Amino acid sequence: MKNKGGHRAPAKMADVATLAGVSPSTVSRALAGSPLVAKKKREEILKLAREAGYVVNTTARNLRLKRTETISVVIPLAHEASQPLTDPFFVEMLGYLADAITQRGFGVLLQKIVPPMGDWLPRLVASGRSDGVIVIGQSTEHAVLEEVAAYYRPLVVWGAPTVGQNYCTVGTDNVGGATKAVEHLIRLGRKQIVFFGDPSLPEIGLRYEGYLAALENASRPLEARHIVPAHLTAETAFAAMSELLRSDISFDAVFAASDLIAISAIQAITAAGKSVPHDIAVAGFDDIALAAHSNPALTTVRQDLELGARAIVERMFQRIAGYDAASVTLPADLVIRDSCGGRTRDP
Amino acid sequence: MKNKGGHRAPAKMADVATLAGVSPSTVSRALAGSPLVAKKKREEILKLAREAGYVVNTTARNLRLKRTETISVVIPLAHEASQPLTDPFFVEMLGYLADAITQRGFGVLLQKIVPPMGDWLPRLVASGRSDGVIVIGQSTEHAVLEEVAAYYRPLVVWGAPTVGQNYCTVGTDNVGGATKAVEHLIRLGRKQIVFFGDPSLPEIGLRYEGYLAALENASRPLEARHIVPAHLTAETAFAAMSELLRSDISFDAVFAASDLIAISAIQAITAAGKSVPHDIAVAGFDDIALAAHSNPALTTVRQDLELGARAIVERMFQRIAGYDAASVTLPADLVIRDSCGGRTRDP
DNA sequence: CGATCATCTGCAATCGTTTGCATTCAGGTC
DNA sequence: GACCTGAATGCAAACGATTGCAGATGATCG
Repeated sequence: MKNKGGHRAPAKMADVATLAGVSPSTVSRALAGSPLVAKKKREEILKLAREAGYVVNTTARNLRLKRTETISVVIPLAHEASQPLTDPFFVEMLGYLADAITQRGFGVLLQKIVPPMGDWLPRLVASGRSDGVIVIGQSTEHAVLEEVAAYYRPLVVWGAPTVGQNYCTVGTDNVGGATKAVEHLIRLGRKQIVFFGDPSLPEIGLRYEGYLAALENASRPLEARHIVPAHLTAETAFAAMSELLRSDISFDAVFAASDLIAISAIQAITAAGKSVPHDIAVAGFDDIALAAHSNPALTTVRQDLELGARAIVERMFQRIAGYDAASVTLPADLVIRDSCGGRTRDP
Repeated sequence: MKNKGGHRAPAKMADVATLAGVSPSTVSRALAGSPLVAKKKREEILKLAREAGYVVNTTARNLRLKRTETISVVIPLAHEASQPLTDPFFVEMLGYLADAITQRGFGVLLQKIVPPMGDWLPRLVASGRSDGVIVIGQSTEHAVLEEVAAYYRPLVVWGAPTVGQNYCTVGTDNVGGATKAVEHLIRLGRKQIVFFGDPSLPEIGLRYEGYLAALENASRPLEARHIVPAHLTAETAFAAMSELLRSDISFDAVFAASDLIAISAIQAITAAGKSVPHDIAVAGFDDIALAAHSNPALTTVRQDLELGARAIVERMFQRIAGYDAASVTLPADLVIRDSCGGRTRDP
């Protein structure tokens, strides 16, 4: 049943102008609070506009002003194309970003993409839909980011700084955080610690570095070993860990590159009839909301996403204003819960 | 350090036109794939445009076409103004919505607001920033929604249908779901079941109805009782449950109006030295991701958010196309885990 | 060869604002 | 009364695309 009626066209500025018996210019100035229009007349116009339910058309205004008061937030989905946006890390980060951005009166335009991006980022930038682009996680797209950053300044990326990189990143101290977690495992007497994650992704690579550093610094250096679940999804992680358990490789601890896969690892270990932390200790990275509620509660490295989001948005607005804003690395703290056993406080 | 340089202005259509030695009209038509421009010329223009990195300016195009290919998703925060967007329910729903919307090539404009909305919704509608508005949860804003829906059709709300309501809602069968959960508790032998939530919110009200119905239908009718945590936040729920435990009211089960407050209730009960489900059984509503991982795992009523999101978006696009789309209520299923004890299958 | 037609192309108006510049008008000064 | 000043207003040109209409071009046919 078609029903085109009932769509009442919103009032435009010219309507208000007619109503007030002035020109659109004057209405525009009155609305903007310009001192050029007499106080009495301004108030009259404002009243009329309010009564008419007039709201300026954002699209027209944006076109004229060449800005949008909108920030794009891009989430590259490392998962399958059809996979919904469920990764708790992204989703928590998104929440904090939305907060910080809307606080400044800007809108948030959500963009989900599945790598390889191809020319997607350049297109987004050129489309003029937003005044700036925030990318959550550099994924495998370092080259594209670098290329676009060369001419487009309002680009801020959550992730790891790499050598000779020119785009602005905000991220956690991945190597320091990982070192803390692995040192914690060593202190608890674990000898065969597996790194669980794909070090070819920039952030994970740094966590792997921290892992190696902790092993080397141990009073008696330990052997390193890592396994690579295909993607950072719960399913692939479960499968990879199950396979590891079936193999003849022996280990008494797992340092997982993210909480999501840490929790999957715990489930796989439990499903295989072993106990966490008694048989195998598991530590994660991120401290997503789930971590505190998993069973056993996950010992993990905390990334302060609220702080991170604020840092990102701060830099974004600096760059929009035309100033430079350098990359920054935020501290990472170990949060000790139950999944590694022996609750001792980390200094 | 100011740094205005480096912002290269994106190519506009006129540039491409000059490059190709034709008029902007022709470029526009070529890009749109109009049969009016000769095939050979079209391909030539497309090639030139690609080389020049040209992307049509969305703002200008939107102004001309009077549409935005963008949907606003509004999240009314019942919480404090400063509270970040953390509620897992919203966030999961948002993910699915973003999926369904981007799949249709539209953008998602995220809007967080804190009630009372005042004229916020009319303003959003009149601002022309989006072609439609999705509101997640009617919160306390029934009147505003009704008013706006009277003249603005592309408005779809996640929530409960109320009598004489004219706006389009998509929601779960709240009363049926609640009945199932409470019947489950009764079947397990619980006698004093507390309803935990604020029935003055439309959706919660229906869950309360379902709760009452189950009590009345019991072979020996049970006494009803509900408590109202100020808001649906984890903190207030924890406080409210702690207070209830300190009071002289005795109870052996809790039916919580959402998983979030159910989990807080469990924590409060555990903190008070009682055991779930042994001393007190707890059932929730929503089946957020956390529910499966809480300790003990939460028995809850599942809302299929993916299905819900798809239903919302479907209706949205129907309404944008000028057709009517009626409200719908989706089925709710009980998911039995550990927080109520006695794992028996629900029919 | 001129008329007719199909096919392609460009002109110019339009979407709803903002703003530089010109204009108007009131009031004051000599 | 002519002149100037300053404040308040309106005109018209942008912003960058789309599209109805008219015009140009070349082919076809009588």
